[in-house]
Amino acid sequence: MSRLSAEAGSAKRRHHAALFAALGDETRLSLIAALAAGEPRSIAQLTGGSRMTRQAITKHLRVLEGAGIVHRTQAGRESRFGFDPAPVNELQEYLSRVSEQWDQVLARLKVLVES
Amino acid sequence: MSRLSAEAGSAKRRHHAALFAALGDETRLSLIAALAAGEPRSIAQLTGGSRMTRQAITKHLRVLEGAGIVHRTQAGRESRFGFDPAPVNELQEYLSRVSEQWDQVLARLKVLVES
DNA sequence: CCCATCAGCAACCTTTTGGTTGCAATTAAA
DNA sequence: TTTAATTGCAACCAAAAGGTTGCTGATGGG
Repeated sequence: MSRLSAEAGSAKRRHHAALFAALGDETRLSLIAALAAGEPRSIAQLTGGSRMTRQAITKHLRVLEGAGIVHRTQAGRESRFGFDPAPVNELQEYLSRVSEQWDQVLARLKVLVES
Repeated sequence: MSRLSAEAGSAKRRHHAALFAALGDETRLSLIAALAAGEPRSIAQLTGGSRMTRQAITKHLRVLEGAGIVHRTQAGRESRFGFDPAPVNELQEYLSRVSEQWDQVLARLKVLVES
């Protein structure tokens, strides 16, 4: 592999790691669940029903926004957050590639054992 | 939803968050890539080719082991780590459920617009 | 037996993360 | 025009994460 494509691979891995990290928090997963289940919601709405502060929720939303999992739209005095499925699909494909890679390893192993 | 199943849902979400967090590191993703591509490897082998210390790699491997993504087997003086696909598949299913949920939202939205 | 290799443990350090409180600004509503 | 609601920003804090160094203990090969 050339140096350039190695670096590209590294950048992609860094990107995926960042996306996974964004999903690596219980509160953020619940926010995603709330937003993926319907229309955009304001920060106040998303804070309701949580024991956490509005600012804590805001920070989590910013993390999700930074990962591209969520986008904000200003509506008057409130900012509404909506779900964005692209990164989730990307990670899903990534995980399925890892699984496939592993399946191939098992298949090769099986051939070796049978021969 | 009953209190019990709500707690079960929360426990599941905590579990998924922990799994995602385990994947939320570039070094660990590269370790996974290495282990999912072949047979179990020792810590020394996995450290080779990295700029990091053996102990750093060891810590990462422990995190992956704690998440069940990797298992260790002692072989003489060296401990070998092997890939375990179950958690990866679990996360893949989780992400696909989120996607499906979103698709249904879009479908409902489409019906509303067309009517 | 002696030595090199592989690894575990503990202490320590720095940066990041998750969360809070307090205050100011803007917008909507009465 | 007051007043209440929604948010942003900054400072601050404790805990966790990522990494290093130093030392010790096994284990395998010559």
